[in-house]
Amino acid sequence: MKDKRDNRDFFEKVFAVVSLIPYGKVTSYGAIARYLGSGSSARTVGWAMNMAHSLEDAVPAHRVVNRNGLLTGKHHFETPETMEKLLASEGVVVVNDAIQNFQQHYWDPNLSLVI
DNA sequence: GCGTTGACGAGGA
DNA sequence: GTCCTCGCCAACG
Repeated sequence: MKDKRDNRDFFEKVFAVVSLIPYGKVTSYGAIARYLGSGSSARTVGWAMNMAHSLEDAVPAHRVVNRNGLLTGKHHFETPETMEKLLASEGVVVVNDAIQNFQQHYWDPNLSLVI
């Protein structure tokens, strides 16, 4: 059913899911990977975000953090404070690069979306 | 074509 | 609870 192009689908899906993250919500790389059916390929999700810089699509990567709620990828933004600033703008409290009440802002595509 | 790296996660000790 | 190891997929040298 699916050809080798399936691999590329993974990338496109990542951007799609990230773009679907509601305002003021965050999710984890693993959650996205799991939603795509890869589960353990969380690293590839991060890699996709890296490629997102090359794309002109507005990918709210600042809403994607690791499972610890740490802004691990903030350094990949224009400035390290961009990510924190954007999250703060959306009502997400970030202290020491860590999201406070992470679970409260956590948004799981598997629970909110339907495949 | 091979080896290493990378914005991660889960499991085992 | 922490620390270490493996897996996963794509890009880069």
